[in-house]
Amino acid sequence: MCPIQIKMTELEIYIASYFGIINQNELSKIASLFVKTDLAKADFLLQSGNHCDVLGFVQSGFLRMYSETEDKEITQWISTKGSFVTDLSSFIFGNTTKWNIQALSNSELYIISKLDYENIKNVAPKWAELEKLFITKCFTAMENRIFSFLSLSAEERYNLLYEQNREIFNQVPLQYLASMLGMSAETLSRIRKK
Amino acid sequence: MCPIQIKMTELEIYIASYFGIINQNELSKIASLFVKTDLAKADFLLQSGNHCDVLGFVQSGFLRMYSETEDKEITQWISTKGSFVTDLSSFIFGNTTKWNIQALSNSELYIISKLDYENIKNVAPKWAELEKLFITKCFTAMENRIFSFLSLSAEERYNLLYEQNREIFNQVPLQYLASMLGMSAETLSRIRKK
DNA sequence: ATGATTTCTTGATTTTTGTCAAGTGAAAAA
DNA sequence: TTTTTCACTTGACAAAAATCAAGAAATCAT
Repeated sequence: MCPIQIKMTELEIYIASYFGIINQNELSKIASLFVKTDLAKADFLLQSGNHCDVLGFVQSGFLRMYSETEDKEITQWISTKGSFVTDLSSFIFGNTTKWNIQALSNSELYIISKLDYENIKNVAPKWAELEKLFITKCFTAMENRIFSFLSLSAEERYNLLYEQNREIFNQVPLQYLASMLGMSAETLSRIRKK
Repeated sequence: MCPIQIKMTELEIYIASYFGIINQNELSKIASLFVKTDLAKADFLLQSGNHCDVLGFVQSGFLRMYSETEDKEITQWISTKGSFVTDLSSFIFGNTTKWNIQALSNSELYIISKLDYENIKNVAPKWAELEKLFITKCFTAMENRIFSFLSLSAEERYNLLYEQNREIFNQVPLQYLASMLGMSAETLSRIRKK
């Protein structure tokens, strides 16, 4: 039991858990660079063709990252409470994006502009190292996801996502989850029936 | 036309192209931390259950990164001349790996130990930033690969890989390419016949 | 509440891909 | 060279998943 109670905002808690140990002072400074932003259902955080100049943290709600191809719309990911959301490539390299990021429900975000983001390293000396670990985690998540496409059937991928991310199955249209899993909406519906 | 001829080793050229602009002095120092290593066909750079404590640069040859599951062997990637090879997650976080990295042919590598790697930031002040860009590029490559699984048929994925990586189709057993593309060897054979 | 829209399910069918098995050809080892 | 192993192809069939179409259920807007 810790005799000194340290009060952290949810954002601070998540930054700490994502990026590893940071002292409370730096943590507060970093968190203060984020700005509370509300998105209404169907609002866009990012639209294709633009540059992604924000990093968002999801306090509540669901956001869908998707891209439109000639014949269909591809959902890459659904971001949920407690996760960061951005187009990392566009955010870091400043290139235009093919992704749209749209709120599926009214959502509360904390966002930081690219400009303020680049200031973090000035308030937290260890930032460069933590950032590297963070991006490496993102890489590993992608690598594992590729492994799931190489090694698992549609049904097994469904089960894995369901284990890891149960909350989205109630609150997100299944057609989007199907796309994200690389299967048709009908196939997902049939798998789910079991 | 540049009047002063700067002689760079192939390794230096690739480091520069991967990591961006570095001055020649730093570049030489970084390159000198790599050690030339020859692998015979079937030698392992990494075996599952171990920690990946090296980053390799492929000067020549082919290396296969794969993992064994209960029922089958999954090839994640084939590394070719001019690319880096490691298990990034294990290399950065020090966790044990599920991957094997094995030479498919006699191969020449330049490798750097984790210890020496961590020294790079001392010889090149800008390293932290370059490393971040490098890892972000790796992330983006994975993200694009996921997109290919979500949006393309087996035949389209084959065509894409063939465009981007033609040399491996002559020199690597097709069964491995099939696995890497998420299809059976027979399906790849049939697609290729066309 | 009512109607309109969106989402989901289900069945019938087609397409794609996987599996199994046999056979051919090429490469490596003896 | 001969043998053995490995890689690749091919056909027949099975399984998985996609597509199309219709209808049911849920949600949204008025």
